[in-house]
Amino acid sequence: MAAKRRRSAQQEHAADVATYVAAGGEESVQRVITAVYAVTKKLDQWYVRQFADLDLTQGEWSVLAALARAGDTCLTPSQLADLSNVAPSSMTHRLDKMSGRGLVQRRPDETNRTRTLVSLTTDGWALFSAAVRESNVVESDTLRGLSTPERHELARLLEIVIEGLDDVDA
Amino acid sequence: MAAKRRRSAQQEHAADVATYVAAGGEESVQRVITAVYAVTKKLDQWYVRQFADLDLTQGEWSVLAALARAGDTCLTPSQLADLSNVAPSSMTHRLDKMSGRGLVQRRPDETNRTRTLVSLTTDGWALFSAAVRESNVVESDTLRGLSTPERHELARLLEIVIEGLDDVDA
DNA sequence: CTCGAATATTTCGTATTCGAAGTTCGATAT
DNA sequence: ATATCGAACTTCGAATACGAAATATTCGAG
Repeated sequence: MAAKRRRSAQQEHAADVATYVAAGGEESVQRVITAVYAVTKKLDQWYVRQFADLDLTQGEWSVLAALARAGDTCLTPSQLADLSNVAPSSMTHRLDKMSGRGLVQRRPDETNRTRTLVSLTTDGWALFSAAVRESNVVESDTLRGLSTPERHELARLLEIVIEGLDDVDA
Repeated sequence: MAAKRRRSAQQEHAADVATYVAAGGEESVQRVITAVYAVTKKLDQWYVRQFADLDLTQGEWSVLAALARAGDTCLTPSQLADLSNVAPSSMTHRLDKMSGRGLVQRRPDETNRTRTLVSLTTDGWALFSAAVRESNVVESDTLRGLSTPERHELARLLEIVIEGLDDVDA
């Protein structure tokens, strides 16, 4: 690490891209994908530390965020598993813990009794809100090198990518 | 899911951002960060499926990629743990498996016998190369909505973010 | 109406991960 | 020289995750 500390993050990134290109990747693709992963990797590290203050793991956060984004709509354990990228069986235990802590509540779906509906409690909403405000600090710091127009341009380009995301596996 | 299928990924994304903003996040920040995570989440799903063909987990891939990016330089288990965002103790077992499979090799550092030096074998390099070429397919598909100039612009903006990444925790 | 297939969740055994303690080696101060 | 502190890796027990089988309910075909 100390040896690499002399090189700027830019140079490091450029060298990484070169490695992928040498292995058979396309330059214009690898430049973007490698950069995206460099950002999320750093963000993930910060989230772990930030959320530790709130006694929240990344897995629990993903459940909290999914339910918050769903708004009033309740979600099933299966949907939460999909949204969190984990196996359904893993979600069972995660929800056990979180409901035991009073963050979420489970209730049977009256119209289909094989289903269980999960929703945030008041405490769950409060924790979500606290987590958003905490993480916004590091996220904002992450983007401090970009002007407001640049942020909008970056968001615009990423949103184009998102738009085509669901069509790829088809 | 079926209910949400009518809404475009754009609208879905905009609603998610609105949720974070309502909880106390800044709009220009949340638009970018949420989009970045939407992209990596989808990519992660594809990686799992693609790498299954090569009998490779994401954890093993992160080791392979870290060693490949290091080039000729050997890395220690601690460095690999840092680069892979896992605990050192987890890396021990992971390297056991991978060296048993002939992908990496461990050898003692002559200058400091507390250290172990890890490097890719020929098979490890071959698997890395195969994985890059496989993943380049979906990565390329992911960016197909962007023109070449747009990809460069996206890369440029992300690289500005990367440049400031290491200064944040200070 | 009933049987069989499909869906949703949970249970269970195995594998992976983490954090803490243990072990070995290197560096520094006395 | 040696004693102590720190660094690097591993081992161990607990927690978490996964996949397959088990359970319960719904839906459709005959």
